Amino acid sequence: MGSKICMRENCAATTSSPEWKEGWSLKSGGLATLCYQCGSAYANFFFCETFHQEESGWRECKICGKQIHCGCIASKYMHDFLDSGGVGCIGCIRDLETRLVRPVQISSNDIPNGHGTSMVIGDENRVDGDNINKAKLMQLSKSAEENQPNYLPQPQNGDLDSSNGQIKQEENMLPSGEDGTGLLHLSQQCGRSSMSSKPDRGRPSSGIREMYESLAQPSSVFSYNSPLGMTNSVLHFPGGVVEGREKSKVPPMQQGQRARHILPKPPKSGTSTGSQANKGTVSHSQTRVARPPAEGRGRNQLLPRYWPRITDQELQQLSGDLNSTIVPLFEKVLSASDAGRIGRLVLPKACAEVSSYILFLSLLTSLALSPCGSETVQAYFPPISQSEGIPIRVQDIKGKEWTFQFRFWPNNNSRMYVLEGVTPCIQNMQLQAGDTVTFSRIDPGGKLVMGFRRATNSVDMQESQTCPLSNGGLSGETSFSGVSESLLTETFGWRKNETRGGMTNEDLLQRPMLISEKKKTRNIGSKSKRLLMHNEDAMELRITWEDAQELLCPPPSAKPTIVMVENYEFEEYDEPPVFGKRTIFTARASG
DNA sequence: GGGTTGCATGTTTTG
DNA sequence: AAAACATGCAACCCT
Repeated sequence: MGSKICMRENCAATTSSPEWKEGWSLKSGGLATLCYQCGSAYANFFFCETFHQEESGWRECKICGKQIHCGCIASKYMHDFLDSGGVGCIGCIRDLETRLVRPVQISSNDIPNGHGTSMVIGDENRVDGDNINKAKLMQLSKSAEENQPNYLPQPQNGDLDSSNGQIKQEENMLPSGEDGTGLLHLSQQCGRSSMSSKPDRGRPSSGIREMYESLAQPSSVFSYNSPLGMTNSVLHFPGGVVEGREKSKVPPMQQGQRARHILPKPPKSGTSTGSQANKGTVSHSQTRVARPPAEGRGRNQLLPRYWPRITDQELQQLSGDLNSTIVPLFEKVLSASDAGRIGRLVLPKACAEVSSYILFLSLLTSLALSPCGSETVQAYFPPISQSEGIPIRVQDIKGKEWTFQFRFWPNNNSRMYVLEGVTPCIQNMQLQAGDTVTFSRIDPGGKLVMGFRRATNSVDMQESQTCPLSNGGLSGETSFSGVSESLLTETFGWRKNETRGGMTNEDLLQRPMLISEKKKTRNIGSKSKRLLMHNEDAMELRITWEDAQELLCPPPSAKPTIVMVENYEFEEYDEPPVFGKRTIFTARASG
């Protein structure tokens, strides 16, 4: 470590770096050695923005408008030249090419005012123009230059509103390089767009970019208190066509990230959804992009729905404020049983287990298998061989430490991994089914980061719940409290004989409350339906304690006995209360 | 009697 | 079809 020198020009950090990272490929073979700071910027795709933002060589992707730095080794593989001139993000180019390769038609019935042509979507629901072919790709890039945005259906033409035209966000991010890292890298870079602080970069006046932008409004978004704004211009089309299966059935919040791609119900007046939209707390400029995990086996195998969706700016800010790097690992939408009273959070297998294939690869490449080494093939949790598993300690936003039992049990010929004892933590964070927990790691140190995001539709109601948590967080957390990617975890500091069950000292005090709440969180719904209550529906059922009290009226005839408890007056009735809403009497002027 | 644990089973998703 | 996952449920444990 001591003899290394950072290969970023003008950096040349030597022994000062706590950790060394790998950068770009060198002509001489191998990878560039970067100090921690530079390596982190490279790994998180803001190398150019960070280190030579003011240098010349920035150009605009003709397709998405993202600023690309063309004069730098770090961005060398991140752009390509268009036949018609100009440059494009590799991600954009590949994406368009991909759609040419896999067109599938859907009925024109699906597209009101579809001009008699069928919308062409990818076989995985990509939105495309009218039978785009290779020639049109050429035109496409031309049109971008000429600002003629008509090769892809516009929302107003194809009525490509929220009921049509969705693209799987993940698809755009899928790696297509041999090792799955090439495009992955590039796609993320593409998704970074205006992370650059230069405000007017990456803003093509019109053209294809507008089309994408017009389509890229999130169908369902998470709200962030954070005022941070950023643009991810990655080509995704949330809010559009729901994929075939989803068109006919829209299981609320059930299928992980998919739920977010599903067209939300029309906002009810006064509901959070509507107000959310009005507030614009999450705009296009804060589009959440699924990131393949930056490293580890998840990069190769983790299902896209578990890809963390922290925004670049959140990442950058977190990394900066904490003077460290946050490596998003995975996230999971809580199922009813995850959030239920059993206190078992089912972990995606790919996050918990190193497959034999990966092991094989790691052997081939002589990589050591290490529980938390950042440069190795790894699962996000330490390998366990005993069903009882091991306790792992987690620290939350308040510095509170939780201990979960990471364990598994046999399931068919496989294993099912769970974190046990999460109930106190979940309750502490006031999470419920449909909310998302995120796991990241903080480097250096390899600490796990566990955060959460609340589901969209209950944001308004939950804001009040969130505030105490957010505001009570670490000072560094406050500015991005709503980001919620913020449980800094003391990972893998497991202790063998620690009590299982995610209890902290504070929780021992809270325990009576937790126990009583357990009954409230009992799972509802039958197995056959497996419905997680849609948050919006749930809102209709949720009432505050005050609301509930309003519904309870003393029997009209009963007279209360006044009881003083700690200087508070309580009315005691012999009769049971009457259930009903308080009556409001009104009188007209006429009487 | 109620809670917990360990596993089984049904459903959904993926390839 | 296989794998992954959500949840049901019986056996056991605790109060």
